[in-house]
Amino acid sequence: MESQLFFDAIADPTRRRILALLCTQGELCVCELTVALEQIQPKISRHLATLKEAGLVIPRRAGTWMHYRLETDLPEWAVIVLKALAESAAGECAADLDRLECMHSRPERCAA
Amino acid sequence: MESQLFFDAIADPTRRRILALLCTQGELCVCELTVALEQIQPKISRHLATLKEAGLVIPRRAGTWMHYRLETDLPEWAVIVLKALAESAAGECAADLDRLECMHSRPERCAA
DNA sequence: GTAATATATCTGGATTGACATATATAACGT
DNA sequence: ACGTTATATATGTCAATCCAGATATATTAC
Repeated sequence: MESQLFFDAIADPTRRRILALLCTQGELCVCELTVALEQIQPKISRHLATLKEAGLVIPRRAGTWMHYRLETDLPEWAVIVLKALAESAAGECAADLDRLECMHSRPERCAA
Repeated sequence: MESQLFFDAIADPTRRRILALLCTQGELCVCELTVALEQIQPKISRHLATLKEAGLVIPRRAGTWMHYRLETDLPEWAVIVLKALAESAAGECAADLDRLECMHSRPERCAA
């Protein structure tokens, strides 16, 4: 866990919104995140790649869909920061959560 | 407290080293930080200005010297992140602390 | 072939570091 | 008191670099 990669990763607001959603929702696919954040798919995808390289999210392929969830094997300080981050973003991300929950035809989330 | 300013501020490694030192040392002047981090004075001064604009440090003039200390009136999540940050940087900042403690003719730290 | 996702490339803006310079305070001599 | 000098700090500028966003294109699975 390179702490520089970690802090670079959380410096971007889009990535913080993604992390905050993953903190509460457990696992989400790219198309869900594009709806929740109202951002175009390549943008979401590239930020997810950044988060993956930083070791903050784990991808899981399920057919056509790529699901991402938080990495759980993190240093304690990183877990603390992620929790605090999600808390700090709670207000701003309420709308993201709304859009996610209103989304139609969300992919099945069959556990791996 | 703009959370974006906060996360931008802690994205830079030099600023994290400054914050980590301030967390444990309480209050330091610019010249002490230049010795501890082995960085030229304008660089330190600029990063301190960034931290001040982000609301993370408080300046105090004492004669010729400018002392900086952590802002204490911060949202709870920010305090948590700063503590975790200092912990994550403890290893990398050990040398900084050594240089600080070996520094000769450090300015008096008479409380305001 | 089609849908979902990833990546490549380009561009503009922001950030950094280095250097030079400006400002503020203190100490000293006259 | 005034000017000079030294020390500490701040800031302006410039070049180089990095990063985000957008569009287009490639890959993967069905």
